[in-house]
This record gives sequence, C-alpha cells and structure tokens, in this order.
Amino acid sequence: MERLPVCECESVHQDVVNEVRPQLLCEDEAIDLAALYKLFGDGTRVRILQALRVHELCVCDLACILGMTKSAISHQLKALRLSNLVRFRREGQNVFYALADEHVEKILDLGLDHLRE
Amino acid sequence: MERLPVCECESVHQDVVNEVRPQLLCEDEAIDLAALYKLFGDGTRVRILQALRVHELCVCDLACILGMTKSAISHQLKALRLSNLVRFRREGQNVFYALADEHVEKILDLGLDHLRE
DNA sequence: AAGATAATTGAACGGTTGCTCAACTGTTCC
DNA sequence: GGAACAGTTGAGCAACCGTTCAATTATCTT
Repeated sequence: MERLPVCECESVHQDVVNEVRPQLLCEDEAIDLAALYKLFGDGTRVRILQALRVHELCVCDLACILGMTKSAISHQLKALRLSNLVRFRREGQNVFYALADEHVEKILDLGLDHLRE
Repeated sequence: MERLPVCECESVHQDVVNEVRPQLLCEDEAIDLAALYKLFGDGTRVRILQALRVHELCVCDLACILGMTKSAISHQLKALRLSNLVRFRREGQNVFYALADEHVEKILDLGLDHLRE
C-alpha cells in the first residue's frame, strides 16, 4: 500500500523532505524493527534475558528467580522464542532456555550503557 | 519492596539460581531499560528517529514524510523528548527536532543488524 | 496404567497505548 | 489588536498487552 506524499501542512521544507524520504525505513522494516524492540520493552522479559546471560535456565528456575508464576514466565518465553531471541532444549521434564545469540547481549548492554551515561 | 525467594516449584536448580540471583538487574534498572526500549518499540517512533538521522526536521516535515497528522507526530515527539532521545529548538513558528546523541543511532543500527543477519 | 510434576496453552480481565478530535498556546505578519 | 499558521495538549476510544486461572500436554516413576 503506497503512502501518499500529502500532508496537512503548508510550509513544508520541501528540499529537506525530499532528501530524507529515500533514506527512510520502508514500512515493513520499521514494523520489524519495532517488533524486535517491543520485546525488550517489558520489565519481565528484560529480566528473563538478563538472567539467561548468566546461565541457561528452566522455566521453574526463572519463575523462582523472578518471583512469578511458571505460566507468566512461559507466556513471555513463548514471545521470545517466536522471535528467535532465545533457544531451548528439553531435558526430561525440564525445558532449558538460553539466549539465542550474542546480538541479544549487545542490545541489553547498549541500553544499559545509555541509562548509565 | 523485597522480592521473596519463594516459588511454586519443587525442583529448582538451587545452585544455578544462587549463581544467577546476584547478577540480576534490580527491579528499577529493569524497568528503566524496558522503558527505554519501549520507545523503540513502535513503528511510528522508529520511523521518526530514522528520519531524524538524516536531517533535523520540524513537526510539519515529519507529518508530511510519514503521512500522519501533526498531532499524532507531536504526541510521539513528546514521549521521545521526555526520555531525552531527541532535542529540539524553536525557530519562529517551527520547532526543529534532532536526535539527542549518537547512542540513539547505535541502537537503531544494532536492531537493523539483527534483522538483516 | 496411574500419579506426580514441568511446561504450555487459551480465555478473560484490567491496564496501557496510539490515534483522533477539538481546544488551546505561541509566533509572525499585517 | 487580530488573522493565520505551527505546535501542543487532554479527553476519549479502540486495539493491544501482560497476568491470572483453569485446563491440557509431555515426561518420568512406580
């Protein structure tokens, strides 16, 4: 679906707008990027990810560490799983979760850097 | 408010839990980090930030570029302003916005890296 | 096969969020 | 001062989100 270049404003700086427009994220990229960061935008998920930096953990462990129900944790893990931010393996009755790659750690660190500056 | 180390589970891996617990983010840090990333977790705000990478822009320009109302843009800019992700200066009737620092760009880039891997 | 426990799932609820609309502020120009 | 326009703001509403609760699946043990 094309986004029309119309707007309600009279005094647009047309030259600048024309310079910016081709460098924009396309709609899909913007949505994907936002979807990625949305996962980091919740306290529970961030704490889960931070915990998984230290050691792989089962749902039970995470529930214990964060003081939440297994159900709540599992729901959040599902979201992280579907976006490939965590991977998991079953071992008997336990399912162990771990960070999917070091990209996740980098994102956590960069955010913490920003907060602590 | 202290978080009790209780949980509903019987078979917690206590040694691992004890190792992870002291390395956790405290509640406040987790919330602040999540609040930061929440701002990147919306398609409109991400597109605004990406546009501001190219050039400082007034509300009008952004509305034009994104095909949205000035009001909608202004609401989002307020959120970005309150968290110091953008700065602004008034020039006559226009208010020009720009990225606050290169941290914001780094975060955008890291997210895009992840998507394109 | 039955019982116990880890984990997942779906529905439901309450809170949050993003946009719209209308009213308002601030600046410029006459 | 008053008209015109850029920008901000608050209320309202629909959509989304995170937790709870209850039911279900999967695995292990006896």
